[in-house]
Amino acid sequence: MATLSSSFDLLDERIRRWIWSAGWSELREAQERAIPAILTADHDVIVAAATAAGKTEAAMLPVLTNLLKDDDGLALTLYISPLKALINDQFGRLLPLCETLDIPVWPWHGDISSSSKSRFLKRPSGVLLITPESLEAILCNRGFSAPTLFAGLRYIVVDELHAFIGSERGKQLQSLMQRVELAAGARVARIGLSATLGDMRLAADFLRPRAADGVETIVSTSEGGDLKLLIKGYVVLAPKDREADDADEHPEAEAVRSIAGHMFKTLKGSNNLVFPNSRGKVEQYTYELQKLCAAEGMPNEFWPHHGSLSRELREETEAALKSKDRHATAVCTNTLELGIDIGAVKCVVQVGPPPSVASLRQRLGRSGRRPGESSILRGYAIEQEIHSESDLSSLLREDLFEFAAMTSLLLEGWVEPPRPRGMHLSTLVQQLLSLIAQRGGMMAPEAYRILCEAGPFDAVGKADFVSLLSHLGAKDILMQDASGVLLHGAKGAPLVNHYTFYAAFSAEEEFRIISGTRTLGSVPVSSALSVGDFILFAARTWRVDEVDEASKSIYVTQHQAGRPPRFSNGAGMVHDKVRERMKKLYEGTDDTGFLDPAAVRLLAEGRDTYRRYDIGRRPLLHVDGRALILSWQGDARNATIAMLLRMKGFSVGCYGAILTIEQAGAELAEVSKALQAIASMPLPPIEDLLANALNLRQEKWDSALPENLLQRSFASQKLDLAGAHEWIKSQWYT
DNA sequence: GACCTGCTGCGGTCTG
Repeated sequence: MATLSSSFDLLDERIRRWIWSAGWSELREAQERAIPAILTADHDVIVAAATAAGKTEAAMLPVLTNLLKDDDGLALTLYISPLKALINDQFGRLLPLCETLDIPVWPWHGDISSSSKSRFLKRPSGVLLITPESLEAILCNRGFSAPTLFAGLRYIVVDELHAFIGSERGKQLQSLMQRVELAAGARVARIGLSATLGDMRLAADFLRPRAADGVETIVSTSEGGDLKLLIKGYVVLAPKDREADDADEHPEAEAVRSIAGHMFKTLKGSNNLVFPNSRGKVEQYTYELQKLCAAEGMPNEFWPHHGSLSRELREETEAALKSKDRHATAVCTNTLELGIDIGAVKCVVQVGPPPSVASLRQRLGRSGRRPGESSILRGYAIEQEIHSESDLSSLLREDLFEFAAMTSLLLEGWVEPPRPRGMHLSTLVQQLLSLIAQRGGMMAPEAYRILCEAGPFDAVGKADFVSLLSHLGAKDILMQDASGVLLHGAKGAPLVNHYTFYAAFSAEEEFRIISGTRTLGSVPVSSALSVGDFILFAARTWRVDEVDEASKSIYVTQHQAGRPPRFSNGAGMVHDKVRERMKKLYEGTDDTGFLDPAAVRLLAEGRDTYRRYDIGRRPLLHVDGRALILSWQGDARNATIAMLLRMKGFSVGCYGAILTIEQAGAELAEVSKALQAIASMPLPPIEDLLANALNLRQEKWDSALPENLLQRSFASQKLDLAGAHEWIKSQWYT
């Protein structure tokens, strides 16, 4: 094996033999560099590559080599994954190798039998593949044995690190790593497997807060083949222009049909992924594409995949993608964005602008993964036919510009950096309750030290922590015994002792949709279906026959028509840099090189509107009797500008790039005066800014927070006060 | 007009 390198020689002899028998001719570049870095287990490492290829092996081959050096066979590695499906995948891949090495591998999540779990607990060694929620449960319920369980811990490997950063689950994960290390009584090497992010320093700071300098970052430079890219422009009739002659037909049905027709021609006979950005659209496109297959008398090639479909139906789609003897295209939401293995995909289709550049990049990484193949992205930019009542957003062709801006940033290699600061008080409440369960009680100063001073909640000061504790005490969630030990209160104990406690994020209650004996999936309670409704679900149309409130079940039978149910849920936020790039595109003259002729026409129309309204020079303008603000700042800043104006008595709507002053006839002079006043005053305190704001309680334990901490936690995660103020000053400071 | 993810322990009964 002459081509194998010095890194190869560092691996255990049994692993080298396994690699040899698997027929690998060489190690990939990321593996070469990761092996010596990880082998010593004396520092943290991030392995970053755009595609999943070889990342797991890059981490696990040196990890296993290290475990084999252990004489008493008690060494342990934690592998933490965001998805159960990924754990099952990895288990299947690791098992054959680990069996030859006599290293036990333990999958551990909600679907794993308790007998397998108790076998691990008897002899906690080898590789434990686990979700953050299951790890939370272990610490919470087996706190006293945690030091024994983790005594042999050598590594904590976090897969899909980027998927955790910035979210409630990410904060929880950071806290869990800290608590596991404390239980083990030693600093443990943390290994992060990540997509390449623009600023890897932020990922390093996430993996080891306050000591990012010690994290070695290995970014794969061999990013594979080239990228083929085309965005097609599509002009469709505005829904209001259509004859409303078919009550069962969903709005935009015609647009979906015409785009589905084009997709069908370009995608049939190959494997592809289509991302239309919402579950409702997944249903519509899959339905139309399946009808086209049937009309041609060919077997179906189009399958739906989203989070509300039952596990069984999603697995059917995954099996179709993996199958070697037929072609399959999945129409999906970001359920197929993360790393479960779905085989080779020829082309990725993005319908409408993606939620973020990072997401577009991740989606694109799903195609062209075979050597010599290029990644192919086909985009559809959909705009409405202009009519007398078209709004400014349509006239500006806003979606096309957003799509083009994100694409051009992608081509430059830029992706949104994660938003790492933020108080995350909801998750702090969970971690505090869980830590108390783990230790059977806890003194307040120690809890503060573990979670905030030495832990991940370092944006929370001592005074805030104390006021949080006293509020939790007043709400009977916490209590203090005579010696000052913190314990669960009358309201806190049942919270912690329920299985829903372990997840850091909240989820809406749902109804199951059942046809005969088969569960098709679920819809949120808020979407309230009633008997006689016609729905489109799992790419078929149904009539609702019965709604059983008690068992939260909706019974359906096949019907000829229907429209998708409403799945309300928030989406991501557009970054400042994307809006900045949109502005640049409006002011530019070139065709970008990735737009088809129809899209180039839309580009020209948007630029024409931009010039006609003189938007480049005037961020504040009057259109059809309404005052509008176009700041070209991201959603966090726009939301903050809106809040600041609301303080001055305006009611402001925030849709995409455009802020709308809702008061009909509001004079520009009035708005301008208010903005001038904001520019010349210091930033108002958050309690004033959010005094009248509703719906701030969005995260799981927000209801346990006192008002002022809730407001500050919300602002730290969702607003950009300094940035918004800077922008207003740059325009209105005199 | 709008994504995704996850979940214990215990006591009961039945089967090999």
